[in-house]
Amino acid sequence: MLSCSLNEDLTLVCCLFRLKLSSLAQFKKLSTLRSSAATTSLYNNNSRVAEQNCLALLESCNSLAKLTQIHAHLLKSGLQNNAFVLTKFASTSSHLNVIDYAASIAFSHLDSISTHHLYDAFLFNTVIRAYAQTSHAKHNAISSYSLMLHHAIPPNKFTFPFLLKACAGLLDLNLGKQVHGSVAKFGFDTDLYVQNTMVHMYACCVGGIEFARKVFDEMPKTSHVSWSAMIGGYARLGRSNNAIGLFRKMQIAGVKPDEVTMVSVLSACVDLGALELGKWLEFYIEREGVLKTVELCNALIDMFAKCGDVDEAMRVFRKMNDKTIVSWTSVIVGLAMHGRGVEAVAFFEEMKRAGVAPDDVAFIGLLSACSHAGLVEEGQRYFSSMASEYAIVPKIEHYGCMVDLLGRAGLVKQALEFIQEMPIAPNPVIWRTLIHACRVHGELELSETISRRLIGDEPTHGSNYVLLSNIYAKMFRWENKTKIREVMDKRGLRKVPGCSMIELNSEIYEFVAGDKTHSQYKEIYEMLDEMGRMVKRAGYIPVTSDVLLDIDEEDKEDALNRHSEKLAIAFALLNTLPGTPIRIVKNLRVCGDCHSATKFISKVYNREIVVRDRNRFHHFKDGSCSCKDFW
DNA sequence: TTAGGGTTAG
Repeated sequence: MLSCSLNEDLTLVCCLFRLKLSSLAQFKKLSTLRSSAATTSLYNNNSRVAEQNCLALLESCNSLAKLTQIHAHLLKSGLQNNAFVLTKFASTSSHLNVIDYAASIAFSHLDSISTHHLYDAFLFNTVIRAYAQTSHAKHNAISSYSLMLHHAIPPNKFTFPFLLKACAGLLDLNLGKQVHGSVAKFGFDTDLYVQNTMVHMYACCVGGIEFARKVFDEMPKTSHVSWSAMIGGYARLGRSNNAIGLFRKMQIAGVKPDEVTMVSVLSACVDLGALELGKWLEFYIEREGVLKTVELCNALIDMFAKCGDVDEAMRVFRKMNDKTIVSWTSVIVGLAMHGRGVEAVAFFEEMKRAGVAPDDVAFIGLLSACSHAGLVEEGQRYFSSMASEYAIVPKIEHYGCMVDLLGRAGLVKQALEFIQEMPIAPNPVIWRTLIHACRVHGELELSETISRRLIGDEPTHGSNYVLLSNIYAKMFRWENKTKIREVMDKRGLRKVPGCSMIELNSEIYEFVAGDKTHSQYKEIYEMLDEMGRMVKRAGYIPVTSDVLLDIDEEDKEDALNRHSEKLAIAFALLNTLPGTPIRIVKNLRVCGDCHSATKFISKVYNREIVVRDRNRFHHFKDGSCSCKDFW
């Protein structure tokens, strides 16, 4: 009954809470007293009430103007040195100017008194916490800590979790080590909360993961939070096998994960594209009764969509009671990745009908859906609706989607004009998007020009050289291609090796091109030969222009035949029952030849083959692909 | 007053 939708003065609402008044009539009677005059008189007559009121007012403070007003009340009622009020003052808002103002007021009393108050550490903790939670002023948390030490105020065990959180956000390993030293100096390095935050801090800092692991391994006692922090650290770094491995160890150690742990584990699972593991994780969540928060359900949606089963993602979504924009967006992005653009658009419309306003991320999903499905006009209409209907200023990512949308549809010139007219400077991603469109649609001259410029802009970016080298291969300009290779060697740049992963009986197998490390490699290569014969008989012609090396046609075919994706398929055909779908996860984009060969394999061997490449999914079935050869 | 987590173009 005290919901703020009544639009009453929050001071009174807080008073009501304190007086435990429950009748609406009484509330209404009290609310008539609402006026600044009444509040002021309260301050003047009773300092205790004034303190309570001040605290209540601060509770709802969200602007500098309001804070200044409260400050006036504070001075009027002689509360400028009240520790409770000052502390509250310092933690009123997430707005930086308010925190700065509050901190300056809070700290100003330190100079005016000779002895420290019991709550001074409390006060600093609050300021440190407020800064640690900001997005751009985390370093102020560190300065406040220095100030604290400068005033000879000893930190307490609550100080460090806040401080370490700020370090985690600053990603600075050296700073983290310094704070670690300080933690030890004050003897709080044995506190579980502090240790957990320490693990998190190191795991967030650049190059700090091994330090995190050291702290974690040396902890005499851990909680599920310690494990979560460590697993989350691995997951964020893409060290997914470490994350999953540690999760298994956690179970062996008998520590029960909670919903936060499971979100990190699911994100590692997404990275591996391990659908079977993901399904088991959902089963585990149900079996162990892990609280299915909105965040956890969102992670499940994301997992199913990115591990290749967007229908399962939809099932999780439909069962959710409370959905957020993230839930909707995860489904939209998922549908887009699977080339189900029309459904993604319909889903976006359903979201709007449900009264959920799209945000910038939802638009990225929607526009990429339009792009992957070739819905040019719809995409253009939605793009202009961003500003006109939703007052969302398009970001570089949205422009990127539009370049892709036009480029994929073959409107390369329009895409170029679009880039030239963009109100923000194009980034290398935009140019690479255009180059890809040029390659697909045979605009080789243009792609060469842009590609050369890109190398000038980003000389240390290996993929730019590979791009140009591929363009020269398509143009049959072998000399230029060789030169590019030489430049790469000279500059010590390397092509990222293609890698394909496949999950089989709870194991994940990785293949790189020409891989002979697998124990079954002889059978795999025999299978490859057989596959080659079968698909050729069905009409497959190798796409040798995708081969980077300047070698004769027969060798080129051989090189193509050893691509990681084909090795993984051969391995799957050998080790799974006929008719079982094959799921492969690649680190790069599918090459033209593998794409063509996989279509034939799906038909010849009567297998559904689902390939997740760097950007999207390809569902191969009966000799065709869900991307309609448009990727 | 203290710790760990979710959607983002190519």
